[in-house]
Amino acid sequence: MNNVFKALNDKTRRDILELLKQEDMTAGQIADHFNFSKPTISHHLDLLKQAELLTSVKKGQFVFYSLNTTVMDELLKWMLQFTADTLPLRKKITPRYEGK
Amino acid sequence: MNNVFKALNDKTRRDILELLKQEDMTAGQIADHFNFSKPTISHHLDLLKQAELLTSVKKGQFVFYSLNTTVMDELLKWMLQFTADTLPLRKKITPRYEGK
DNA sequence: TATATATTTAGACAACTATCTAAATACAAA
DNA sequence: TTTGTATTTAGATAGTTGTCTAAATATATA
Repeated sequence: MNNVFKALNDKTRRDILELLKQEDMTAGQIADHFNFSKPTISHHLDLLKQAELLTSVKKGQFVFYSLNTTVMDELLKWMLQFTADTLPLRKKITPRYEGK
Repeated sequence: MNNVFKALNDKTRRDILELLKQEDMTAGQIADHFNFSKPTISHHLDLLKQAELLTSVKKGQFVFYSLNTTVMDELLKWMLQFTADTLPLRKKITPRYEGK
């Protein structure tokens, strides 16, 4: 789970995820959308894979990357515990302070 | 939005959020739950505030921190675009490769 | 006022991150 | 086999981050 937050903590990587929403792409096609070197994009793809936000399949010379939605589903679950609908159950113990 | 991902990219800060799910707490009470110095926790609280994941109110010598759920709601919206229910609409263009 | 408590600010430092270029690897095609 | 294309690995570097201690600030109390 740590890896997921780490992977998402970078605008370029989040942009890569948005790109792949549309369609699967090769590493090269992805790199062409950014003004970074290919090794840099390759590194970002690696971090996204470590977080299991992407999967990859090698086909000939090309490596195709695809979104993996299952991790996002987990993240969603984590996040739901903090939403307005879930939280009002908690004790609100901020003391009534009779300020000076 | 960048600040939100940054704030969440640290286990201690995520733990602080979970703590505050139960009840509002002072900076000192929060710090007592961790094996870090108070300045360190103060810094984490600051980052969480910058991301608007927390609000704080000073009462006398004490500073009370509370969860702010509205940002989580936004994050949720961002995340929803990547969930299984939303995504199957996309083109799946991974070519059928007749492997060697 | 003097002292104690709660919290933050400042400054330092080791560890981590994003980026680059150059080189290596893997595969395809001539 | 030689050449070209796609991608990753290695190594370097500047910038960022998490942590600490010491000091500063703000408030409460004796």
